[in-house]
Amino acid sequence: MYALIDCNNFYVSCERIFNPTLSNQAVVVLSNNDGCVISRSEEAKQLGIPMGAPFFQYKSLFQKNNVKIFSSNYALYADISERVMNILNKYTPDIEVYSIDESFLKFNGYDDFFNIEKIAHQIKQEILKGVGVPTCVGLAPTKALAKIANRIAKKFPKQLNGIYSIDSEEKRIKALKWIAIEDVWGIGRRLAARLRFLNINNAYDFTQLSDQYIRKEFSVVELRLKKELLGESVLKLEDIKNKKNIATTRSFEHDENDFEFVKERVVTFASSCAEKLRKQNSNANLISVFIQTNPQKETLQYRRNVVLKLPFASNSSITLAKYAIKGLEQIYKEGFAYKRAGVIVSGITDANQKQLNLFSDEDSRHQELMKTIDGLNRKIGETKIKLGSQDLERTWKMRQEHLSKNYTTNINQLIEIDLNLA
DNA sequence: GGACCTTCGTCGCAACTT
DNA sequence: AGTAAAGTTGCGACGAAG
Repeated sequence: MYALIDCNNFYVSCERIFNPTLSNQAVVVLSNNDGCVISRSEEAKQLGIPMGAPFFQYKSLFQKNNVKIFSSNYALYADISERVMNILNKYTPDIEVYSIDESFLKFNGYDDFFNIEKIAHQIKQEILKGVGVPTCVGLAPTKALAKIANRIAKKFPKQLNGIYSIDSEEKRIKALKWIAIEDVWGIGRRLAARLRFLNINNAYDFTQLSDQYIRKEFSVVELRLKKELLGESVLKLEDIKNKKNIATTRSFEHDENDFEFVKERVVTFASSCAEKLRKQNSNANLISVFIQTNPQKETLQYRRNVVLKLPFASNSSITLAKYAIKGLEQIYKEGFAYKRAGVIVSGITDANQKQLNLFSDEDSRHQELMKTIDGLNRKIGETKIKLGSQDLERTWKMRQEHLSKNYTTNINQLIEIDLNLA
């Protein structure tokens, strides 16, 4: 049996931990560059603020309703997430951390929903008391059904106390008929539109389609989904694996038509990818660079990406930066105003089993240098040691007008308690 | 030797997720 | 002035090899 534990509007809940006056208030957290809304408190949802709402379009609504606004503070959220996952780990080793705010747990051997609901309740309590984040739990025989159960738990907090089990045929059918097709895990915008056109409006309708039809008109993914929805578990827990791609991509604060600016960004992105590679002890064999103009604007559009094969597997910031620049030079065109760029590394291999290349290899001093740089940056707590071509003042330039403090990860920003309150 | 078929790896892209 | 970032997977096209 699977449990899906999901933190309620996670980023907002993280902000609320350190600022209790935010409870019962409409709160939103914005994406990088303060671009759009990526987390909303229940009260904010009630105001009709959709997920992904562009900040500038909703600014007046926020003002009118006194919505509390935060720039995203990923260091804080990652730290809180780790604390939540540590608690989950105490309950079972069979756990899949699915995203920053949700995990699948598998309870083997017993299908006693009554007991597992009690455990789920305990987990919820411990996370709420220990970390300060509210969660919801969905219980079901398959992962896809656990997703739906979780959604039901979230939707009816008063009646269900944040826990719902799909533990009988009646409840399974009822749940499938309840959930709209576009809200089913794995059904995105495109598929939903096609299915709606076929008058498939909920998960139950979907399960009435024949296997052959689904396989022919859609794909193996949808066939697997049908089985999951019928209660046959085909999706298993996945282990924590090293990433197969690593990306660092950002929008710029303004449109940019200066090659040197874009180049500096690309070097920084490449160096950040290298850092992530070193963290998981991997090398990359391929590096891809992309640039694009602002697709929201009606100016002349240009977007390109290029993939370069590295002569040897590497995780050196210097090497990756060098090839990133090479790639950028191939695709950069004068006369366009660029809004976004990124570096993605792939073809990832284990750093310990580096293949010797007969013709070219990296300067062996890179390894030591990177180790030193990582060590220093770790000590400082943020990336301060950079390559010569990077902009040292760059951290200033992302728009983050509503940033909260790093309460848990930076010693200088610990929360202060006023002892004179009483 | 050439035509044909199959298999396999790679690449670009689309679609999906949070 | 302004609309996120990061990741996985599947699939079709294509070319090399057998």
